[in-house]
Amino acid sequence: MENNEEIKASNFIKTILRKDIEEAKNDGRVHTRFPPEPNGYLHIGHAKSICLNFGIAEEFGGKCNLRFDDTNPLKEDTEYVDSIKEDVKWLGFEWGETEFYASDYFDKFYEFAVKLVTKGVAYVDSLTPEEIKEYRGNLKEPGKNSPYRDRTPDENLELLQKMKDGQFADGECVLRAKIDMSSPNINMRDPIMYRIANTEHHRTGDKWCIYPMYDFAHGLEDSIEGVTHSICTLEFEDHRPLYDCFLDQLEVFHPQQIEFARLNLTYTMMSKRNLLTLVNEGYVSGWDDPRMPTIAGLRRRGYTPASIRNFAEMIGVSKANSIVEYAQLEYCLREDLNKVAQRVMVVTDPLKVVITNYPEDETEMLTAENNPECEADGNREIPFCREIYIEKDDFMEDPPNKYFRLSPGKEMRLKHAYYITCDEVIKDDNGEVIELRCSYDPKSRGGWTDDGRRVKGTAHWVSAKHCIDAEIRMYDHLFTIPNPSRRKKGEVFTDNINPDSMKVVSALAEPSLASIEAGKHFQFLRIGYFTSDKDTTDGKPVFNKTVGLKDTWAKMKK
RNA sequence: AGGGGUAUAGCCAAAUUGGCAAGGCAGCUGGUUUUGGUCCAGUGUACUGCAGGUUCGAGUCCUUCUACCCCUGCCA
Repeated sequence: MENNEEIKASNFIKTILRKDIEEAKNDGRVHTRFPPEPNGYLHIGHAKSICLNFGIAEEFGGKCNLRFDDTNPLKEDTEYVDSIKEDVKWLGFEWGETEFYASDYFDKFYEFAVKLVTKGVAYVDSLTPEEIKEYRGNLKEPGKNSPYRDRTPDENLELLQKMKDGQFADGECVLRAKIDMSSPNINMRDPIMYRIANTEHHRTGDKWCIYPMYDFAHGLEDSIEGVTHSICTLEFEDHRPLYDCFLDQLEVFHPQQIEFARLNLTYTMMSKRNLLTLVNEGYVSGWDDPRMPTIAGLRRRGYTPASIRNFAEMIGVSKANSIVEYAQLEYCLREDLNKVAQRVMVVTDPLKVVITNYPEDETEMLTAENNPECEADGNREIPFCREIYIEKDDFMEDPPNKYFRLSPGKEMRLKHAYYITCDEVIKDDNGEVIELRCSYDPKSRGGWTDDGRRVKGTAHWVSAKHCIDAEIRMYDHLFTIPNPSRRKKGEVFTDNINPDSMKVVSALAEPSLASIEAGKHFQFLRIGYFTSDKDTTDGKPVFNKTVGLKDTWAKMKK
């Protein structure tokens, strides 16, 4: 609901924005962009950036461009641009009719490069990659000038043309900005603007064999699009002088780069490289494995766009490195799912209960509300009969204090059905409880009596005669330690992978779940939120455990 | 003396020009409840990284120090 004004948290970026608007900088325009490189799948960290950039545009009446920063054909692919578009759309953001591509500006970039060469502030360097590295110096020592640094503009122009024309092999030469080889900021030591890559680009084909580097291209992309505030992550702080430098020298519209801290989450890993390893080495089933922090993974797991957007709003934006507790994400998820998920009954670890005083062949239909949080969702009918299953956990032969489920001689409510009392416990040869004999109170139909009886415990159940099989995939964190990127010496990140991050359980579900489509959210009463997986077939639903319900009883037991 | 950043409760994070240190998550207590869910109410000694200084008054200004993060791709 957009009409009840949400109170949005303040952050340092909005403070800058408000000031800029007040001072009528850029005529008071606010224009941001989300600039993913199409070389991998988006994850929740990107979601933070998406929400930030699109959110700002929305809040300040501006625009946000979706721009693919596709300047490196070696790593990029259309597969990724498709998935990125899908994910942004799914999160609920719209970028208008135009999607932007850095590759659309390749001609302009080249013109700008020619201009800088003509000005004498860029040159073609013929050092080998190894030599360039050597000449760059290091953190302690300044670099030294390339012997090719003083080539004349005419000479450079000619060489640049040849680079463009494909007269050089990969790595034979590069175009560099002539800045300062002794700068304490290594990015300023004559950064490379263009490199040669005789590779097809997924959008420009074989038109180009030279491709611009991030530092040269990015500010220009922003400038060309009229972006006012170019929001990126902290590691680009050192690049800002360069960002400014190119724009100043070219005398073009000058957006402002602002850096914020990327998102880290406990028990997860965010680096694209490591995520790729998880996929390639089979630790997970793919980019959309429900345990992955990718948008695709979260979606399949059952996360909702609203939950992720709300999370992004809730955690705020700052420049301090931080690790957000996973519980905060889960809170947002439960908050949303509680409002929308239909309640159903599913037994994951069945214990048979025979209701001895219930007629042998009778089946009756009982009314169950679909969602107590939303009356409009209505009711459904569920079958009840003499034999049912309840959760093993809901019975204890020798219960501790404050256990108010079923135990010998005690009464418990079956949700939406009847009160039952446990009369007899049947065990197998190993002494394990395999069946309960109970009696029900016909007066308690619907799960209530008006005689003032206090029946505290309520359990979910399914009818033995009518229930269906369901596969449930129970998930846990992918890593066993809160900060898997900060591990002990000598360990690789895969050493901390949780071997029990997925357990497949076959469960018994109420018959209404017999034919459902994928991607539906449910609350399995008293267990948690579950979402039907794409592996679901007619008659055999497959569910992903999205997140458990808060369980204060489990906490008490500890 | 490389450079660039950041330090506010277990976690995240606000704080107009210096003016009693928000809020959320987690935790804990109660209440409501046909989900031990939801909901409601309550709940914190934060020496604002340390040490000094300026000031009637400092998280905000000044100085010293410490810890952590980022930078030596023809990646972004």
